[in-house]
Formats: sequence, C-alpha cells, structure tokens
Amino acid sequence: MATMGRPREFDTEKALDKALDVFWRHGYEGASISELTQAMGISPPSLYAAFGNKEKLFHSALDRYAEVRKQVWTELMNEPTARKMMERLFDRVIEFYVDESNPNCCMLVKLSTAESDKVLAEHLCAKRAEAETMLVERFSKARADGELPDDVAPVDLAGYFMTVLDGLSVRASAGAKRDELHKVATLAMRGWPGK
Amino acid sequence: MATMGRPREFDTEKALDKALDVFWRHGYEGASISELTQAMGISPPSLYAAFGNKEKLFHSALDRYAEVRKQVWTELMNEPTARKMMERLFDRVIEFYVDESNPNCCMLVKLSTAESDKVLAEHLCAKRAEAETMLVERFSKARADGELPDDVAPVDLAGYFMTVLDGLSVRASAGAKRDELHKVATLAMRGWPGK
DNA sequence: GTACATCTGTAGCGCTCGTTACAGAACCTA
DNA sequence: TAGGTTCTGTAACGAGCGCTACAGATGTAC
Repeated sequence: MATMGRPREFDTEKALDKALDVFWRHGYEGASISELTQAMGISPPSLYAAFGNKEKLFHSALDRYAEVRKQVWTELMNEPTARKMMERLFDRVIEFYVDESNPNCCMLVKLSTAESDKVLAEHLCAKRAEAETMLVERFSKARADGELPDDVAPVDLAGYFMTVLDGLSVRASAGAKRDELHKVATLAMRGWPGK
Repeated sequence: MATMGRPREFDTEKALDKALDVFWRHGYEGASISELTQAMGISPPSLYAAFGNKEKLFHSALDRYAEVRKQVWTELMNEPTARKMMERLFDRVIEFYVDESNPNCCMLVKLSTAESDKVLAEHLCAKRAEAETMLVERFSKARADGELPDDVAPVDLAGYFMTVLDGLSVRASAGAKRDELHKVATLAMRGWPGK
C-alpha cells in the first residue's frame, strides 16, 4: 500500500536546510523552536512529527552539514600532491568563510566551543575528527610517495593545519576579510616540511 | 562620612571572579542568574545592587579577564627577541589552555564565536584586538631592530600567530593534550621569517 | 534612642522556553 | 460513502528565565 493518511505539505530536506542555517547562526541552545519553525515554514507539531524533537533535529542538521563538507573535501584529496591539496583547501575554506550567504565560520568550530551539553559536544567532536582523519590519510600517502620527509609525522602536520583552519574560522567570524585570511594561509604554508 | 547603611557582606572582587568563571564556561546566555548567584554565594538582589544587571556583570567580568591577560602578555613582550617572546608566549598560552582549574580555552575565542548579541560581540572583539596590537607593536620593534626582514609585514605576522593561538584554543577545548598543542606550536614557528 | 541609608533573603512578577493535547483537514482503503 | 490514518494549526501546559517589590536586618548620624 502507498503512504496512508494526509500527506506532508513541506519538503523535509529543505526544512532541514533551513534548520541547519538557524543552528549555525545561533547554536543549539540559542536556537528557539519558534525561530526554527518560522524559518522552516512549519508549525511545532509538524516539526516534532518529522524530526522527533529539537535535539534530534540538531543531530540531523549536523549530519547534513558534515556530509556536504565531506563531499567537498573528498574531491580536494585527489589533487596530485598533498601540498597542492592543502593550498586549494585553504582557498576553498576561506571562500566558504567569507561567503555572505552563510554564517562566516565553520559550524563545527563555532558550536564545539559553545555548546556544553556532553552528547552534542561528542557529536561535534566526532565530525571534526572526520576531517582531520582525511588530512592524516592524505599526508600518509604523501609520505609514502616521497613527497613528505619521514621526520614529520602526518598526524602532527594534520593537527597543525587543522589548528590553522580552526583559527581562520574564529577570525572570519570576527569579521576578517578575504585578504587577511589569505595572508595567514600563505604564512601557514611556510610550515610545510621542506629540505 | 563613612559608608552609611548596612555594609556589604561579600567581597565584590571575589564574587566577580566567580561570575567570570561561570561566564567563561557557559557563555553569556548560557549562564543563568541562579547559577551565577549560587557560584558567587549571594542572592539576586545583592547581585543587582552590586553589579547593575546581568549584562553589566558580564562586561565587568570580561574586563577583568582581559586585564589579567594583558599583565601576562606585557611581561612577555620584554623578551630580548621577538622570536623568543613568541616561543614563550606559546608555552604560556598552552599551559593556560591545559590548566584544569579553568575552562580549557580562551574566553574571548569561545565567546566571540558563540554570542550573537552585537554589543557583547564588539566588546569581545575589542579585547581580542588589544592582544593582537601588542604582537604587532612587538614585531614592528623587531623589524626596526633588524631581527625581522622588511618583506614581512608585522601586521601579517601578528595575524598569523593570533590565528594559530585561536586555533589552539579551539583544539584545547575539544580535549587536545599538552603534547599535541606543543607540536602545533613547533610547526607554527616554522613560519617564522628566516633567511 | 530615633531616623535614615543600605544590604539581606523570600517570594513572585511577566515572559519565553520546549513540548504536546486537541480538533479539524486531507489523504488512503473498501 | 464510511472508517481509518496522518498531517495541519491553535492554544496551552509546566518549567525556567531575568529581574524586582517587599519586609526585615544592620550599619551610621545625630
């Protein structure tokens, strides 16, 4: 049999995107149900029927954010050299941070420092670790290829660049312009292992 | 005449320190009056009589935080070379971030990304800028002394190291250990202008 | 002692929060 | 058409929020 009962009148994916935007800007506790429902264009009972409750909606939005980011990063990992990958990653991330159509920061960075709830913090931390793992693996490959020397651990290098990317998010949310962020990235690349 | 009326039964400075700790951990909106009064050991009317309201209390706590930090930084600026200063600054900041007696982050970094209120954000941004200005001035002096080459702008170098320090705060609040943070600092110093 | 000033805790204000009970509307099956 | 199922908006629940009116306690000034 097909779906019974009155059909849903809104697109759950589009509604989730709207919810993601609200959480991104105001955090979990800072986002109220009334603001969420208004942005999503639905009423509270529709939200609860479709997404469970506020916390489950947040987890769904967080998964969506991480999924989109992973797609972008995965494509960048295919650059021929790790160095070229890192340069392009900086460019992409900076453009993302200064894009006026979304909050000028990484959602994971912003919320991982802001939210005190343990379950939420662990979910945020896990998604952040995913990105770092991608860097570690790419740097490991670069070392195997002979692009990186043996005296620099891939995990340390990934930790360093993730730290700079996190810092860029902080500065972008404080209003830093594209040029400033690019100058930081240029100086950060001087830490690249050389001869 | 001396102070008239019933004397205050608590130490305003100690109470402010307790309030600072609560704001530091939970942010402005996340800190409730009930939690603040409990930590400060006073009742709501005492808080309002002594500090005005929640927002004014926050500004006072923020000023206190920035004042303490400025003292530490000022002493470090007297290192003979800018490079030595930066190395010691990294050490001090990392020890500060991993200190278990306070939240594992920079309050200004944590709250500048979290709070959406405009007045609060501007106050936080101003205090963050103070620290960066100290670095700019120290690097300018280093350039005049011949320690730094002319092809690297002090403002860019300061922006880079502030970005790393901000990133270290993000990682420390995510649970990074002392060793990880030190490795990041070591790699970050490779961006130091050299021959 | 009396009057005044200031601090103290209790108890409550109006408001918003996350969540849900309820009734009506819109679809399916038969 | 009749009955069952699920979505819809309205309206309200208890709880916690920032804040304060109030009365009592405790100091100084005269």
